[in-house]
Amino acid sequence: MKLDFESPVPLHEQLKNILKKEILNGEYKEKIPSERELMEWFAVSRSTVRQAISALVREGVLEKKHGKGTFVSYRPVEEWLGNLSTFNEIIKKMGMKPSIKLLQQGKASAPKEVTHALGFSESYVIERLRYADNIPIALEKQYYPLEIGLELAKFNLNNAAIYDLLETSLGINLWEAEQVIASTKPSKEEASLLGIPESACVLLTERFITDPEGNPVEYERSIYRADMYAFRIRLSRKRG
Amino acid sequence: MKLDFESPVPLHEQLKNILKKEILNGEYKEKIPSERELMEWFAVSRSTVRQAISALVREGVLEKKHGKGTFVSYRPVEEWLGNLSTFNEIIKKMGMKPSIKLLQQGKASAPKEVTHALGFSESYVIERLRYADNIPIALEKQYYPLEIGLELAKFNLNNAAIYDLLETSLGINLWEAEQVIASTKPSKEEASLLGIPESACVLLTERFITDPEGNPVEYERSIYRADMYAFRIRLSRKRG
DNA sequence: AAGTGGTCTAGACCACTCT
DNA sequence: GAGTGGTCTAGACCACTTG
Repeated sequence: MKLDFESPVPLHEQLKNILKKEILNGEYKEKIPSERELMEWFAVSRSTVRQAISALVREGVLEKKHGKGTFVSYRPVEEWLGNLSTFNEIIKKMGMKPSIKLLQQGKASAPKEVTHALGFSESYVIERLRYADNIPIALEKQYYPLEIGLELAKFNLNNAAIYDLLETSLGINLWEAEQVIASTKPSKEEASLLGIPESACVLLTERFITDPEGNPVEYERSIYRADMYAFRIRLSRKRG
Repeated sequence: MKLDFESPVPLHEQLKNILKKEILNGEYKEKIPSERELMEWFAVSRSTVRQAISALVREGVLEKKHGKGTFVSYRPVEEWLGNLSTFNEIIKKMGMKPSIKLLQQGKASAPKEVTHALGFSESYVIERLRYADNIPIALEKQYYPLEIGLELAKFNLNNAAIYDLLETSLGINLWEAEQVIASTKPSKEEASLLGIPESACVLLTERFITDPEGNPVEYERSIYRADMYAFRIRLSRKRG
């Protein structure tokens, strides 16, 4: 890839896009070339290189380490989901021990709404129960496009962090998600799995995750015991 | 204010802090001096000025307008609360018309938990009911430190955007918030105000907002009809 | 000591906005 | 045309990490 010095697109932006593509293609596994190397290769000044890299750092694609170099960021998803605390964090904050149990996994047809929104009809389902100190708290049901699901199936999902698997083992980059938090009453099965009466309130979440190209990666629908769980969100005016 | 050229703190960071303080003190109401002016005043290069300004743009304090200048950002809070969509947005997205009614306002003692967490015992309460197409959806109860509340009281709160008032009229900068979303059952009063049975589920949110110095600005506790409302959150790996 | 990113300078030209 | 931010260059020195 080369830069087009005649293009109206700024050089730092062209360079940023080239680097991003190369990174997503896995051309750099850990460390990317130094600023001075990139400077020579692309025949631009160091500021231009630094401007491109800074943008990718802000996007969470790269991380800089002073004196060592610039590295592809494999920050676990938990962190960039960021503002919204994860189940494990919340449970630990309450002073309890989180654990997980696989209920079922396999090919299955997804709910109609999902099929439409995601554009895949055949899907792979993983259903897990999450505990805090051995009390069932949440019922997670995750749908994946079949090809992704079959890859996931090669691993032991009983205790695995699926997002880590997706990113590090399958090379799938999670990028954006839209999550809905609502409240409802559980179905009979859900109530019995969670050990609560059917008349109780539960928190319901739905989430779509897409990769950088906008392809669907996951649809999740989960139920949480409302008497023992709440979502925490950190809102900030700060962006950096 | 001057820069300390001997200090180990980078010049761009010193400059950033000086500008931020001046902005929060209201020394610049709209436009800040141009990059070339700042360059002369502080006797630094333009890149250093630009680095300081860029940081403040990322933090949401400043906005640049090509060919015009750099301006203090008065973006409404709705935008930086950002990932979490606001009531009005969600209602409009559903194709309904949001409205609001003031139920009560005045001095009141805040709940014990609040008193402790915020460190103010006397507080000012504002309670409002939010509608979608004239159907009551949410019950908002907001607590302010007394001095802020008495200032707010000078305005007509029946339809006002309180966060706009705080920022533009009272000069209070909202900075960070921690929000909790849970599910519960409504009290008798809450149920009747929302026109739902006591056995129904409602969404409960609690939120603390602080200013840049960490002082408490607001505590809010709200109830939402679960059958007609859900929270939407946009999660993204992108940071810029 | 060599290599990396972090900071900073001085100066140039471009694109946009306003008058 | 004058002023603004946007882009870009070439070169310098510093601070940190590693052999």
